[in-house]
Amino acid sequence: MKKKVVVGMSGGVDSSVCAWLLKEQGYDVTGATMEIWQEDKERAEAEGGCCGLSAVDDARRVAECLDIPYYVMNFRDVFKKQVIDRFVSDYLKGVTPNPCIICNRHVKWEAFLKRSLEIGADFIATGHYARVIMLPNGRYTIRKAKSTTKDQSYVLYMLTQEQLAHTLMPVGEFEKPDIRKMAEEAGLPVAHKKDSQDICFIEDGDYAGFIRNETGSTGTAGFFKDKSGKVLGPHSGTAGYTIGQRKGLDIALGHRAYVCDIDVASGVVILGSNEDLFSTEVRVNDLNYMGEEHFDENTVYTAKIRYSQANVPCRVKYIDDEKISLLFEEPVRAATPGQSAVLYKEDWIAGGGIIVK
RNA sequence: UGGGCUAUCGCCAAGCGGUAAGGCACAGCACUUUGACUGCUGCACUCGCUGGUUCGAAUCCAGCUAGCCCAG
Repeated sequence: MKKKVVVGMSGGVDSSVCAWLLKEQGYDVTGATMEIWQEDKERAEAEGGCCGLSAVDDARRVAECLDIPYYVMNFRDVFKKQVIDRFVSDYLKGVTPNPCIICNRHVKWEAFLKRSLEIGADFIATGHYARVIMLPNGRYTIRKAKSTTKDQSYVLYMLTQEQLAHTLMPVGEFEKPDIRKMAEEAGLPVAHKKDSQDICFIEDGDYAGFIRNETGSTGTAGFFKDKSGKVLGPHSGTAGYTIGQRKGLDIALGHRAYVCDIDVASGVVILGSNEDLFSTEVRVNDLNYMGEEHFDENTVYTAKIRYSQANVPCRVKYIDDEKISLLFEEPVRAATPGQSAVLYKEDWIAGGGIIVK
């Protein structure tokens, strides 16, 4: 009896090839597209986002091409509640969320996995550049993709053992060019589709505008100040900023200025130099253990503090059972509350959590 | 109202008679399944206004206007 897998198809190249690969490997493949944010009426142009507008049309064409069953699953409610609402409220609280991580956890690996299991699937699969493996200790974990430049393991660190037991990610074994080549050879209609990027539900990239539309606010209005407390000028609301940010401050100080701190209560945004952003200790909570059941304080891990940042060596120090402190040998730049810190051992994820300070 | 100083891109700021540096900001692109960072490109046919001197002025002269400082 073939194992049944439901592939989350975004309409992009990666998830399309994912479905093709699994079919080649002998699985009973079903395709499904998660509708999460777009309005039914909108649908035409636009491409941005992993789950954009043309998603359903393209995914359906690929499914037909592969001759597999195809469904559209509606997860708008859960997406709105878990991802968008939290995204907005986090920004208003002065922290910088990573919605992709939240979406993976609550939408793709809870709602989508649950529904897939309900229709008889053994696994779900996605086109992520990462690999699911089982370690000698019997635990599942995510291993970095073969392609170091496309690796997406970072956004998957919070998956549970149970979820990983039902997950396949065949794309992680290949380089991007290989994926495109396979798409071409398989005759998939999306072989040359542009890669998706940026937050899918904010098409124009105007975060502040999106938050204002959702809540009528862009955070506390107030002033930019330097470390000594000197007022540098007014800003448009604390929700418009993240630690380490330089672009968009719209204030000319004669030298490059970066956001060093955000105080929602007072509306003060502290600006400083790039050097002011480095620290050697980062507090992390909301822990999720993946390859290990518990971190070892005597082991040197490598941590990734922000997407698209290099891994840096560090040690773990427990503050209590639910909070840890990462101690870096070399200072790391712009540790930002709300972002995730992911700990790796070799090339697999030991665990991770949310940065609080 | 007398005396002095200053007026150059959104901000700061070079220039001192030879045909407008630079920094910041901003925009676009690249990179990127988070607005981080970073890189590349662009950004005053014009120098408060009006005249004058000169082959030629943002640079010299005069007047005007505005702002600042000192005196009242």
